[in-house]
Amino acid sequence: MYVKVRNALTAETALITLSKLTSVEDLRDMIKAKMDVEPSAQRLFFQGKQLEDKHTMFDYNLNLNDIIQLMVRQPLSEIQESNLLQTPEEKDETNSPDEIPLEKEEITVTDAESELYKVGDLVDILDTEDGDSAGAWFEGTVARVTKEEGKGAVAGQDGLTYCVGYEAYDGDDYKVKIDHLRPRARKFYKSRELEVGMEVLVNYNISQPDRRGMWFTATVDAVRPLVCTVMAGVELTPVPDCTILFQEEVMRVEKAVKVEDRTEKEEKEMNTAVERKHPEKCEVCHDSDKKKCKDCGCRRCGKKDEQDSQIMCDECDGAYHIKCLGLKALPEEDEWFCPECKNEDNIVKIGDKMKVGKKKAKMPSATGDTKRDWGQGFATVGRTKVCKVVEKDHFGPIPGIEVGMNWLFRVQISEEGIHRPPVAGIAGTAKLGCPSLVLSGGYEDDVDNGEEFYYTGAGGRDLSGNKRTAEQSFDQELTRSNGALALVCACKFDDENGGEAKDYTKGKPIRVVRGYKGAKHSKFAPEIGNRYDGIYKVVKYWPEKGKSGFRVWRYLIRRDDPTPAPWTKEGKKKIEEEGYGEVRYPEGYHEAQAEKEKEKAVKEAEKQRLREESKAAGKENKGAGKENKEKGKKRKMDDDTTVLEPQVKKAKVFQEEKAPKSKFKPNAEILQAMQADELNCKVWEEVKAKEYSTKKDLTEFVESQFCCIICQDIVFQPVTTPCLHNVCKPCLDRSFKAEVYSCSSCRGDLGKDYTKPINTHLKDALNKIFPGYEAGR
DNA sequence: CCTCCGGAGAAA
DNA sequence: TTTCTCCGGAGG
Repeated sequence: MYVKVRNALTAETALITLSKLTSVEDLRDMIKAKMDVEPSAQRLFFQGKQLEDKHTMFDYNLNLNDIIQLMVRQPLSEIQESNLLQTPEEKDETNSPDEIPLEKEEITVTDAESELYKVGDLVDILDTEDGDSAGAWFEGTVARVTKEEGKGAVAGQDGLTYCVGYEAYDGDDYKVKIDHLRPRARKFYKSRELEVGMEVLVNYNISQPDRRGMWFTATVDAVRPLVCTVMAGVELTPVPDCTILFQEEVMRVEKAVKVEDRTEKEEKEMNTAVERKHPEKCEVCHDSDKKKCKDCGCRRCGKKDEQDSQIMCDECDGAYHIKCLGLKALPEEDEWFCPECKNEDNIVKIGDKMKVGKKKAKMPSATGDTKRDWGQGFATVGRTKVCKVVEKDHFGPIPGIEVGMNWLFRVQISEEGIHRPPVAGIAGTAKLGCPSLVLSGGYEDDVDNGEEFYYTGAGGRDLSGNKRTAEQSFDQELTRSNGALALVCACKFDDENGGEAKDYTKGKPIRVVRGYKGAKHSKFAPEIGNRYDGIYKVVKYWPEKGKSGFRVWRYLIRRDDPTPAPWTKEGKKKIEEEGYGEVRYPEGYHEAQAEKEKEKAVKEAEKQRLREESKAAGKENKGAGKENKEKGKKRKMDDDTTVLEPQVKKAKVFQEEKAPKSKFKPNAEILQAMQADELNCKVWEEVKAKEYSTKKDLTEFVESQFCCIICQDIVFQPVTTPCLHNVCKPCLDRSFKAEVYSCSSCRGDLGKDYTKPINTHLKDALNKIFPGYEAGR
């Protein structure tokens, strides 16, 4: 399988092919090779956990397509230079062996005066500690201005040290040099005031750009939408292409004014605090001081008072009042673990997800059998998403899935909810019936005539040895999936003789998928991938001696779908016009293939080099013979690949030919619906102005334009605010419930009594554009 | 050609 | 909860 590693700072990503048994150490080496970051400088995070050596991907539940965040640790020398926020005592605490030996620091501190700042001034302080907030500006207040002399003294260009109360750290004082200080930002720009090239202060989240983050200096590259180059990281590296979510919360960067030059008005302005938003520390209580919260307050009573008598668990960071634990005094041990994290044997070291389930205990990594490996590619990967449009025993078409759509892999069909079993041909049970099936040409008794086909039941095969398929070797039964198919036929269930429907259209609808493997015997199967062909129904079913000589259950299944079939003239025309036909690849597939090709090429080059080396070493006769053999082998391998990957190769040709030709234009109905939504006319104009090659391109763009800022999904029951932003009504309701009466996009006040009218025109338009838009909720 | 197994979901 | 089934997909 492969995972993505993303450098949280530079946004650079690399695909890394590994298995679930790959160790964190090996992963670090791979990252070194791909991204050139020393293993010792790598800090790797996945789902909020730091990946630690001596564990495997399996331990952290890593799966295909998962993204690992990479943070780069600064080399020690650089840290020492830029690490100005730490007090000397703290430095001692964080000492690692190769840091400066503990010399007694002899500093004489005297009060001093600065031209630019005086005690009590509101300032912003640049955080240069390694981490997510590196490069961010935090609010603080100048507490003291000093001159330090002696070993270990901190002094900036002006020779002074500023002790600053740092609001993010409960007002504790930190020593700061003058170039890490700025007068406190106090003005929010109106959006029309923003211009390309301006230096501003923006709220941005480096590792999760779709969420609220810290405040960084940035240069405006584009307005509407606002895109900036954000200066982040310990070295203030410019990070380009940052789309700023909170466009109405852009602040002016203030210049320092000499204390003596300040007017009274200026002085007052400067030192009137303007509040700006930071990420919520607690998603449960939204940082409310009043509410009891067991997530950020005491785990037992939920109160946030008496912080001094709270202790924190060294594993989960949960806080507990000493009295709530029934203790009289602080525990004496250095490490303390709360009752939830502690168990009889040991402490759970990495987090609760590490608790090994019974199933996992049997898995190879847990049993110590490191020879075996699982992730072996797409045959064996799990779903990365589950269809939420319909429930799993839904019968009939799936909203949003059009006849003629085609996916390369079975697992994708499963993800879309069309046909859930990853391998089996028949879905469903003898109790509920069969909602879908796949024609893959895996049974010799199948006959495909397009509009109707003869299908064979499952079973009658010896699958021992963990096989997925085999020769027929005993009689099939009309149970399980075979029963499921019999059940959806509009006739009596008879597991002796079968049955026939008087009117087959009365039977339950079966979604039918044709796979490329069927193309060997059927001209109705697609050349590549797996294509959704619409609704079919069972006409009759009966037992019969199959070609193998064993009894098989056979089914005559006939199409009953108003949409023309993909192989008909009209069907082809529709698919071509609406752009459904292109094969859909799993996310990241092409990148992964390219990676593999690269690796192959590297190996091949290595082989070549070895060959030449051995040649050069002499023994020309033998060498030549060997080479001939190699050549023969290689040719054969080439042949093999064409046999093994015909669908992929053809897919490439298909794409190259079709992609530039076809253009997708929204139909009149959709255009009319867009027109009707006058409130959003600007957005719709933009939608209409763009060019699309397929309908999917259009839907993707529309989705991005009507994304709810709160839930990050396409707006549901959309409300278009007076400030022309779109949010889901349920999301806005929640916001109002939390007594936030402003627009979530621009923070403009909506008023407590805002009625939140649903924009039915927008709803209509989205319904027309996304067939499953409302049905899916 | 061969082997080798994950994963989903139902059945046991 | 565990076991069994199953018209996949890769690597060799």
